[in-house]
Amino acid sequence: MKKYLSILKKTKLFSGLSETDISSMLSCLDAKLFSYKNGDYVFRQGEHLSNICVLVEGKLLIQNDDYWGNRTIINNISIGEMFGEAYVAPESGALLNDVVAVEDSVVIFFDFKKILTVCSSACRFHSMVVQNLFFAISEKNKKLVQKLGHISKRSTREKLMSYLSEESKKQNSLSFTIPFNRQQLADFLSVDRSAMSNELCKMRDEGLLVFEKNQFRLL
Amino acid sequence: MKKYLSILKKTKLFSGLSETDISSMLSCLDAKLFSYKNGDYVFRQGEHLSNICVLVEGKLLIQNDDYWGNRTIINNISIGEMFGEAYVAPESGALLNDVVAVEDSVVIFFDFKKILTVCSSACRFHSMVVQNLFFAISEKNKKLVQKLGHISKRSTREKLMSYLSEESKKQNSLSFTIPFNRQQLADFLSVDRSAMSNELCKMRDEGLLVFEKNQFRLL
DNA sequence: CCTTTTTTGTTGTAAAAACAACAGGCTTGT
DNA sequence: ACAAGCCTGTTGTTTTTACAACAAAAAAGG
Repeated sequence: MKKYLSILKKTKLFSGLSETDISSMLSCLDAKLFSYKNGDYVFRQGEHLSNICVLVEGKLLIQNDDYWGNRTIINNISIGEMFGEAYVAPESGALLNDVVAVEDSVVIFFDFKKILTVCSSACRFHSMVVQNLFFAISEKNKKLVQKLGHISKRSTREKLMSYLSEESKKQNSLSFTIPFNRQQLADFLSVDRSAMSNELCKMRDEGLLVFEKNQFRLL
Repeated sequence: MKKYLSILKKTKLFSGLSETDISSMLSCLDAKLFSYKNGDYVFRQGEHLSNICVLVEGKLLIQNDDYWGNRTIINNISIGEMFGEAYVAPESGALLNDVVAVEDSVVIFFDFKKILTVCSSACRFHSMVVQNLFFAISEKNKKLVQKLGHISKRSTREKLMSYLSEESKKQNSLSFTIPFNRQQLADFLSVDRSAMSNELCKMRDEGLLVFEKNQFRLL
């Protein structure tokens, strides 16, 4: 476990804590380490989770197979990322996706009850972890709501307007840089790249905005 | 504040606690009550939040105006619902939406720091609230991810397959009831009702499934 | 029981998006 | 400097969706 302290230190969960702090908390949080070979399932659809997990080595895929056999990649988890936190609530039911290792991987499990219930020995940094966890999940929440706001628009143009407006608000300026290239933006908005590129140029020609590469300005 | 104890008791935040328990915690959580007239803004775009809010009377709308003036209803908040919890993280930045009262409304604000930091006087039920808060937000998170999974599919048919598969998994049976009528389902999946209805019937004719009203069976 | 309203399915048309294929420009690495 | 590989824009075609309008069935209300 010691081996991965430097990685844990960089995670959102332990943000602001030193390696020594983290080390002293591991037992208090009932941390357990599991290894997986490339191709192994970390979790299977139908399982019930009661752990918050952090990937410290390798790479995972969260994927979903529907009844007719269509497979979708929901997300890929890189080193330092947390997962499973959305499934620990008792009413949350069984996991609906599979989590698969696509490289030899190592995951650390934390008992979420232990995290939430500040221990009687009152380890100093425990409440910090609670806050970190809360911030992380609430941040995720915010991002999801925003993305949903864009994607649920009917037309490509509306999706673009929604996204670009928001980016402009976030950066508090009509000129702003987006963190995507065209293909990534199209994927994010769930549209075809070329169609989106086309629409973007139409919007430019209509005088709604100007752009150059990933630098945009609303007019 | 007393007046609203019966409502607070039914919220997710205070689930499992009695009115007396809640009453004894209110000061510890630094609860504050605010009233709004129909049309008043509870929050405006650009503000920074540090409270978790619960609506105890009236009705609110979370709405978003983009740069070009298009207004979107993001959500409507009914009595007993919690909001604002996605914006309390320090890095979360300014609120990007407006929250408006569409009836005369009353909102109770809780200091999120007070919630997360279990008080030294160690009120017995505090850690229960922390857990409730965490469950509520993680549940929201889960729902958002799932919805996003459906909506981000390109075609109406794929959206339907994704949604129906999941509902089947959730209810652990190929026969299941959905909690929507056609219009609601179309809104949820962000497609046109008649087009969706059409697609649904095509799928039935192709032998993928059968349905009657909101009862479905996958084949 | 009858009327009214709501929900659902159906059809045709117009609009939009996906898709495919390609060209020019910009990067990167040798 | 050159070649190879990406990224972006552009165009034409095909497929899909939205939209509008309507009919039938079901539900609600008196």
